[in-house]
Amino acid sequence: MIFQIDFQAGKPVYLQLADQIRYAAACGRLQPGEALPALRPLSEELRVNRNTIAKAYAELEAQGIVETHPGKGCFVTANRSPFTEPVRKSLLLTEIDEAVVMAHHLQVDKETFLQLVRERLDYFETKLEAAQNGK
Amino acid sequence: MIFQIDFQAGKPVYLQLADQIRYAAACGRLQPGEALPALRPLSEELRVNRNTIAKAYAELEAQGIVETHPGKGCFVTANRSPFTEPVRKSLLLTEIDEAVVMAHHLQVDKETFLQLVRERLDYFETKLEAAQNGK
Amino acid sequence: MIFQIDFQAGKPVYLQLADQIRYAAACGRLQPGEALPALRPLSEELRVNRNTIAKAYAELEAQGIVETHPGKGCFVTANRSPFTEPVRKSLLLTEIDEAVVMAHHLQVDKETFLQLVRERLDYFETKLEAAQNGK
Amino acid sequence: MIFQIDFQAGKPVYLQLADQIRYAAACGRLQPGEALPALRPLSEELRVNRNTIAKAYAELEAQGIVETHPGKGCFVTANRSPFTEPVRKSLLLTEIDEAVVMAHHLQVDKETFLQLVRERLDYFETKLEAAQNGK
DNA sequence: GTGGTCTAGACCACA
DNA sequence: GTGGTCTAGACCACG
Repeated sequence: MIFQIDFQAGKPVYLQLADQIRYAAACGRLQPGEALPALRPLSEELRVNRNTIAKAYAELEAQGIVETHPGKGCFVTANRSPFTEPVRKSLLLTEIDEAVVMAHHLQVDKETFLQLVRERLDYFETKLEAAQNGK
Repeated sequence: MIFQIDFQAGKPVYLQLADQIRYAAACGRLQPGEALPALRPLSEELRVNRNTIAKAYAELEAQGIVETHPGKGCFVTANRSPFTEPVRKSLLLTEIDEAVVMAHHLQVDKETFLQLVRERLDYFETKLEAAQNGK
Repeated sequence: MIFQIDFQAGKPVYLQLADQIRYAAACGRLQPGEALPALRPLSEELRVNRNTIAKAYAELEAQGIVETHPGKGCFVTANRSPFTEPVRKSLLLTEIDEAVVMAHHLQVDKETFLQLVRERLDYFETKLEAAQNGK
Repeated sequence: MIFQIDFQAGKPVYLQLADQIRYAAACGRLQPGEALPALRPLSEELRVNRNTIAKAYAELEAQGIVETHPGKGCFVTANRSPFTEPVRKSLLLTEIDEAVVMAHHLQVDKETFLQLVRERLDYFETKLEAAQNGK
């Protein structure tokens, strides 16, 4: 899993994290029974207080999306309501549009923008492979 | 102009509003030189404090998207970003990363994602041209 | 009369002006019966809205320090309670101390500071003579 | 530390507080490295909202007089102004002008005024040295 | 009528 | 416990 926290966003960090996990669980990227990252390593990777991670997991547990087994970890429960295809596309389009709008106001042209997008796709791909090899 | 505020979203109201105005300016629905709604009437329409609207406008002014003239109002500027090259790139990367991470969580593959991005770029370009011709 | 408005001070402009006139009247710098500057020229000199000057004069009239005779002007009334010597000194020391404290934090040394003070004293003296010759 | 707020003064509370802290730092009553009172206790003592105290501290931080460390507190810095030469001169001139204008309104002549300024400079210098020796 | 500022209360991240 | 942020209400300057 890759997470991306925006400390300037105004949105509480614990909600940003919970949202990202919820999306991943809703579309099958996180399978039922799969373990979430442990508190300590994740808090170090994201440079966030452990309490904040715990708060995100607690939020998800309250919503029935994960179950915490003290001493073992936090696991995804059976997936009750996966996002439908149109919902997923709409979520993604919202994010893409925000980037495109920002590019317009920053006067970044189409080709430069597409090149930046490719770079970031490659960057996250590399990061993900490294994480999997390190397992 | 009509704006839509979601008070349950967790996202600050002033950012929701700023995003929508940025969006409208990027697709030509708000033309350069055009006046934004005055603080008081808009605050009544959206059932939000006047200062919250003012904060959204201030955010847009800091980004060079609008100019405010005390006693007169707040106007869309001709499009010129006040930021230096590295700052602009960093702002844009933040937006791109959010979209890329969302694609990852929704299990949208690289090529599909790039295709969506191209579609949205074209969509905005078309709307902008149409709005400018309709002037 | 010389007035000095600080637009950054947070203190309302009309109160800054009223205070300065009150101090001048309280210590005899403005004599009973003497006329205050007319609204229009003063508003131009201070780069302030005429309404703001009028509000300062109204404030002083409400306190019985001046009397307004419509069509003629605004005149200092009999001076009921001039500041005593210790009060005047204390008012002045407060202002001096604020300048000295600022000099310390800006790391401006004693001699440079004294030189600046002399320059400003000369500057205002010149300005005052010019105003009197222009009468 | 004890501070004295005048709610009738017209001067914003946060500026009154900032001025008093600046004064205390300039005369050595607050030493570099020393902690300012925490927001909550001070806001209760002064019967003022916590944000008002925070705004005073933010003002002092912008002037390089204190540093705030989230979660820990707000500390007096070693004295080093963050402003460029012209900005510092302009800030200082504003303060000097206020004192000079007050002297004029109170009919204090040039030489008396300069003598008062010298006295206050010496007074602060003495207090500061005494405080540093008492460390 | 316009926008700007000061003060306040509630909630969040963090040591 | 610490400081930071978002939202709100009241008052000010001004076209």
